[in-house]
Amino acid sequence: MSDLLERLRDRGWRLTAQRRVVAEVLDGDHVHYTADEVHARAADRLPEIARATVYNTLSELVALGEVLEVSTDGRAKRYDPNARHTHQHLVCSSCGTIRDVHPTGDPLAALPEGERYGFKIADATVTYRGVCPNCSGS
Amino acid sequence: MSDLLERLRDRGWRLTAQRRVVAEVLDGDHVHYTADEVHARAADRLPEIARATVYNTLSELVALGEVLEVSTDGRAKRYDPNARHTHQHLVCSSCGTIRDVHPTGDPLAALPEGERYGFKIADATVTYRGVCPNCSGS
DNA sequence: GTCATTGCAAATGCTTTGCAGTGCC
DNA sequence: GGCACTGCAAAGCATTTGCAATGAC
Repeated sequence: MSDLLERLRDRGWRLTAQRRVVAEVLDGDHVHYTADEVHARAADRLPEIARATVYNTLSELVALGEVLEVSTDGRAKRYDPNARHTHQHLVCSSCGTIRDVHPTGDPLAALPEGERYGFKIADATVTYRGVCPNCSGS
Repeated sequence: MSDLLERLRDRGWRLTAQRRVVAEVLDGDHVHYTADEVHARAADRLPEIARATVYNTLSELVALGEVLEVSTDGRAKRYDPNARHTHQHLVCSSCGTIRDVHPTGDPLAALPEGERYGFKIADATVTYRGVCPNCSGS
């Protein structure tokens, strides 16, 4: 069993077929699928899985901190299985694909004290936007 | 007439009452409203304005580069009237409010060549997330 | 007068919810 | 066997679109 499923079971999850499949889809590739893509891939292995179940499961994974929710445009959110290592995102403005990247330095350090307005700042995310080789080639 | 309206007229815009009102709402405060909030504030001055017109006008302003579209969560996009000066955002994870901030340094410089994967990178945005004084106080 | 722009309402895309039934622990 | 979890379908937001009427130029 994968580390992910093991951690989930340790937290008292009922290990149903649909949750296993959703976790496997995310755990497999290190890609950033939309909820719909996760559902499609899950349905390959478990045809009767409901879209709502995928949404529920994804939200739970996010709440547990196992998966990150990424919303780059105003369209569908994408889910990032790589929540355990901090990283940033490079997104294609044409097709929406997301790659993980690792910039140097800590973005939090770049925000002066005088610009924090009393916020309790928890984290900083950096999004690089550009056109991927696939889209710029055509 | 505001600078914004002037620029728009220079670009061949038909200056209708509804466009004027939308531009004024954005130009007035330096807040980041959702489309719906813009509509509500526009309707105060021009009750018959349609939601669709607000959406259309906002999209045009974005296309012209006069206004920035900001999508921090998966919910409604917010519109940033301060497109003319580069800045980053500090968002409250509780209420969604956005403040403009100005970190030091250029985030683009922090991304090593080896991590660009052939993308033609256009820009980088930094989002700081935390809890605002208003929300943490209660 | 022309044609861009508006208003309305219906359609769309993504996500959430209510509820009866199922099956994990 | 209890109750968390699922499936289905319907509801809910945010946004877009089609089309006839309007009004800025």
